[in-house]
Amino acid sequence: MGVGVGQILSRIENVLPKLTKSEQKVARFVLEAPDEAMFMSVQEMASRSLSSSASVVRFCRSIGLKGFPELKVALSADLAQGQKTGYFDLNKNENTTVLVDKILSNVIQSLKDTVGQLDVEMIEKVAHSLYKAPVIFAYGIGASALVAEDIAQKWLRMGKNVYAFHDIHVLTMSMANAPKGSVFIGISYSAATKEVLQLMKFAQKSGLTTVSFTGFGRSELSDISDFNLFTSLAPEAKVRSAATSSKHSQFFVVDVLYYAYASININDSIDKITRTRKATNELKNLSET
Amino acid sequence: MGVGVGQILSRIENVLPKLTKSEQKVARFVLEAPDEAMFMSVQEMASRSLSSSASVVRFCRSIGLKGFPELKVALSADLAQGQKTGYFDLNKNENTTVLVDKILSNVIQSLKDTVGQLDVEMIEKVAHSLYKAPVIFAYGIGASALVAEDIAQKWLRMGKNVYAFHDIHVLTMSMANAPKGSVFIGISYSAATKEVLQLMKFAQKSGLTTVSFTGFGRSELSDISDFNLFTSLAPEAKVRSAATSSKHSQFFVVDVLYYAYASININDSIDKITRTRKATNELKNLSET
DNA sequence: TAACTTCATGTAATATTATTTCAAAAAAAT
DNA sequence: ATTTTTTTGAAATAATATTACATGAAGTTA
Repeated sequence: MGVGVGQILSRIENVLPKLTKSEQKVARFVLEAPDEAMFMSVQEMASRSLSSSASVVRFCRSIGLKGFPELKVALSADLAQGQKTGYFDLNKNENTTVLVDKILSNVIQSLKDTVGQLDVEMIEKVAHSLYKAPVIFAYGIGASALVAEDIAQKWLRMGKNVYAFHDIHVLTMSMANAPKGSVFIGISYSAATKEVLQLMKFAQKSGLTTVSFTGFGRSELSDISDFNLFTSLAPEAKVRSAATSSKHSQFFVVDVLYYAYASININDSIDKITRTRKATNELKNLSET
Repeated sequence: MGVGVGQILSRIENVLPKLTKSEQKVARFVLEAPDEAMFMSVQEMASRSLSSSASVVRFCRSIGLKGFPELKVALSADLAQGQKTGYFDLNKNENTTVLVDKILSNVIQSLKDTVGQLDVEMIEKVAHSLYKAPVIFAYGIGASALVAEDIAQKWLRMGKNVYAFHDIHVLTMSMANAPKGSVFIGISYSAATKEVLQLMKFAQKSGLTTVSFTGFGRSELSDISDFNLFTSLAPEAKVRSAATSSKHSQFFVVDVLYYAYASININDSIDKITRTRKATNELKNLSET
């Protein structure tokens, strides 16, 4: 399907600083005249953007597409779609139907924003770290504890050793003895949770690979961790439902990470998941007899 | 607007009877799988539609396009404009960027479907039951346990007595002595989890108000409960990411329920949430000194 | 039904377009 | 200042789209 849900333009904007000089030329041209770009050939775009056809193709790869033709398709979808969702405030005495629409809109916008600035390479790197890790630890407090739990459930299903302890002391003890290559994932939407920061430092000291999972933007937590996963930052001041949308975004990133992980060795993954399912059914049958 | 940004699919339908036999083959193929067609080469489409590459090109001309590449662009625009999202299968060796878009699309579609068949009155009824309940119990297994936890966290924040025990025996004991008007929420996306059904029956027997929270469709669980909350049923067979999308839908319904609940007595709710926040901050400060 | 005409069709040749390779240039690192 | 790495575009190659054309089917006329 390509970039079906649009957002190619915002993705280009996001990766722009990471591109090479001549790729940036192409990027700027596309951002300026996507409607023209849509119908151009590689060579045409190369000359219009004062670069080369090779750079145009490289640009397409850099923004995560398979090739040039996909760029046209993606642009077309993006332009046709326009922007429809946005953040809405929830008012007093709201009609429930309106409420539902607003919450939906907020969640979708938050997800789209998260996708817009998702660092695909980072996802892949983290997925590989997890793949090699003998043990995985995930920790978060409050709503982030649910995310940690979700991580645990998902990777257990894949046959991994994952722990989402709530008890800091138990977690500390486990990490102190974790084998090399083990990973600690510290989850805090605000990036300001003291406990998570403490544990992150401890994990680092103990030689674990560390992953921070926070709302967008630099923070001490993201600075000191080896890898960073970000979710979009809802305009908190405006929307009281921030906690709600942010949770969806966090779960979404976990979903993505999970599938990225699974596709490292897809057949093995499918095997393991199938075995897990069978086990669940078996348990059911055993209790019935 | 330029070429192709119209309703290319309906144009194809319109001219279909006027096309030659082999052009019709192409047309039917495109109508059936526009999302696939979007990324094909001429030769691929020729073989898939059991025609020839020449016929494919002739077809493009016949529907008023300049050539084959324009068909892709037009289809992309059409699909993006129309049903923006849909359910997509995740394939092996998927490019991560494409993966992200597919997951996003699946989640959004699942949310939209859930909203589509959400019974607003039912939400309000359940919200009122919760409002009057002296104690609330939520129970689910696996991914549904996360939902139960989420419910607990949300209503604790509103000053309610909520329990999301994992231990069936503890839960049973608590419910046996629960005051009148207490509510039990049984969560099972499949509606087939034995434990949830058992507890639902027990809750009923103990005189609690019961709420089932399942995937759409009748089930024993939903039949015996006083109120039913449904989430959309993803086409499981097609999408391996079902568990993923369904979780989002479930959390979404909880969000809606939460805001519906809060708006029953909005000022009181805001007070309580504010107090909860202050408490969290205070704890932080206390540990810093 | 045979002979002719028209139109539809797929194959193969050709033209166009996308992609890769590679050597040179530029930028970083040492 | 020298080496290494990265970036770059020209040119070669691969892939893809388009066209030309021969063949055969369907229709028409005698």
